[in-house]
Amino acid sequence: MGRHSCCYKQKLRKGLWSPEEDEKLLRHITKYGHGCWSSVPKQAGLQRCGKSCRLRWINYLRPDLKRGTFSQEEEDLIIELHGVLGNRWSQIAVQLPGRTDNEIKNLWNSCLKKKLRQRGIDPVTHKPLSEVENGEEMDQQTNSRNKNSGSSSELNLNAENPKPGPALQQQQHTSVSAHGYQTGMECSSSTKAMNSGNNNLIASSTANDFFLDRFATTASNAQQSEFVGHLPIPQLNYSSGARLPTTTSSSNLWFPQGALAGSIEFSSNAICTVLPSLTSSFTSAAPMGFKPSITVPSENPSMPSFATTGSCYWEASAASNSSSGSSSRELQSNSSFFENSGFSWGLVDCSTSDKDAQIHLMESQPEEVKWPEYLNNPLLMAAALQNQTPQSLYNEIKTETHFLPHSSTTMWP
DNA sequence: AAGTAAGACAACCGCCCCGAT
DNA sequence: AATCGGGGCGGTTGTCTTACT
Repeated sequence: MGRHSCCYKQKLRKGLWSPEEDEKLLRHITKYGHGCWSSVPKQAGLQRCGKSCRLRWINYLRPDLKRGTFSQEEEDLIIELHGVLGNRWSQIAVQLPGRTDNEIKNLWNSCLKKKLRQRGIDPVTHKPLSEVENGEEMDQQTNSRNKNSGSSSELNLNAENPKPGPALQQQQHTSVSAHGYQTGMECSSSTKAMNSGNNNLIASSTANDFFLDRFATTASNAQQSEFVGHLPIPQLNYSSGARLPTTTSSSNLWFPQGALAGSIEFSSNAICTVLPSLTSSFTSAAPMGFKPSITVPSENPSMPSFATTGSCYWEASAASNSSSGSSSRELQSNSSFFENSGFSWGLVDCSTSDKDAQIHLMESQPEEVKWPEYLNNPLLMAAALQNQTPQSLYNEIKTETHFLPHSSTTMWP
């Protein structure tokens, strides 16, 4: 319990990461995967604890991260998800491809809470502030009465950290089926991420089910193709200037028929957000489950060039032997992940010796481009990883833009 | 221009869960 | 069954930037 064992080791760096450290970590994981995180810093030549490396990777270095400000749709989605899931940031992040739980959490704490309050909505309960204040007064009166009667030990579900979310609390008392959100794609193969620490969600009619059911229902109302290309979300009364009705009973959430008016367009990886169990495990629990496919077969040249799909593992091609050199190393999308013997993200043998670790250390490169520019520019990043110039990489992408049609069918039944 | 407050973002800490032994 | 280590999560703190006085 408590502090992670690796953190006891002395002389471990703390605080902000330097560009050099970022580069070391990025290069190491790109090339060898992370394996067990505790061994990463040693192998990568970093004076950090494994947890710190993991955090840095997940929150900052992962190639599938979406950078930049949150869109209005994303904010609305976060607000609604928070209403359902409470402070389960990791689960909220699953629904927002490219966003990290930390990012969402920060946004919530620094921005969205305030916005909701300005709109007269209590960010904790998602109820109108007036109602909450009245409720608090009632609670105080009740508590004082309970104190007097000596029965004040009840669990207060409206406490600062609502678990589960208010909507779920509501659900526990009202019939969800009244809204037609019957299950259809519940967490039958629930991921660890879904299950971990959230047994209350899995039991019976879960919050995930509740939320996902809504998506499933709206999706079933829509064309299947529409479902894949768009994530139908209910329109929310959280929109700017809007106020919630006087009660947050779920019947007051406004879902237009078909619920497609507020759909968010996602790129290919949005599928991960729609197919809950299997794919979400790739997006959240296994950050290595993403891979921008740079070089892919030519069956379908019309598909996006930098597709990140939940079904694809990154794999530095086993063919990237010394003869081809690092500059020609291809990053391939390969669905037959376990069948190949080459490097695989996340599956590095923890027993890798220190000698190997020495070998793993990458020779430094002259930095012609500032490191943050790499991080914010996929082309620069990919070029750095391939030891190519951004322009040459861009040309490669342009000319070799393809998509793996079988990858999706392999992983998504 | 300097100081300060607020906001945004990054990272750490402590705890929990789970699988291996 | 008990213990241990690794991974993950949520809360909190620290740091940097920006806006304001």
